[in-house]
Amino acid sequence: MAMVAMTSSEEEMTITKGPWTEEEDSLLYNYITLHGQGHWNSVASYTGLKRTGKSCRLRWLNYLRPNVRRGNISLQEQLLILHLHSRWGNRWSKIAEHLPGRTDNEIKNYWRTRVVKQAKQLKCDVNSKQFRDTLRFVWIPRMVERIQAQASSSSSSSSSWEGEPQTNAHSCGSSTLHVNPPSVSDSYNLPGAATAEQVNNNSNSNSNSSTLLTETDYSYTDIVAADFWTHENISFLQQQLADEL
DNA sequence: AATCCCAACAACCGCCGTCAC
DNA sequence: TGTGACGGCGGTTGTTGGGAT
Repeated sequence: MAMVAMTSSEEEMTITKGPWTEEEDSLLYNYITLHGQGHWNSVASYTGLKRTGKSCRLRWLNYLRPNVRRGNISLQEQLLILHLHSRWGNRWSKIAEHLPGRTDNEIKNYWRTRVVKQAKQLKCDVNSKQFRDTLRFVWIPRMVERIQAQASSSSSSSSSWEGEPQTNAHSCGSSTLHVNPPSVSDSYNLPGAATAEQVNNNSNSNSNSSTLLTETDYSYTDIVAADFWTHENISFLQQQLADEL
């Protein structure tokens, strides 16, 4: 924790930076419990906290607020993040609205540490068509499969991923493969989360953006022809999906 | 055991929109 | 209408813990 002296001539108050202590958390929590959210700049003067209003707000929203979910992001949540990001881009707060208990900060961190990392390892830009296609045609269908497998039965652990033809460079290159990814609403049932239909209704401002999960028939022909689909990249994706997703 | 590296997460910073005056 | 305060958002950076060497 660092103390930063303000240059204000009126008050020689110092601003605390860095990680919050339990005592600070307690002060903030008790204040908001009594007075409610808002008026963040007055929190410091009421509580004696040497934090900025912004810092108090962030601490409350990302940590102290009730019902904040912490821990691993489930497959369903990952799928929803991928889907919503395809619609809205880096509008983390909007995406977070559809993941109850998750904060925009957490979703943003997830995207940067997982998804952007994958893009870097594949040596392509996270916003490139190639990478979007990767998400669209490989990651999401695979995640849907796994979610369905989880939901249907724990005993039926048959995964069609291993040796699946569409991820094999040799078979991909010579034939057209079609997959029919289920809709979002078919593939998961996240309590409190928006269905695909709700998402569509809420995203009328982005009607021309890509709609990952509403297409009914995907062809791999064009994709496998792209230079991006090197044997190394396909193998890498295969491994990543098998190991992590 | 020491150190290095990296992933994950927490927190800060700067910009922008809104609203009251 | 201009302006300043405030809150929200997204980008970025700092910290930390765990695994690898």
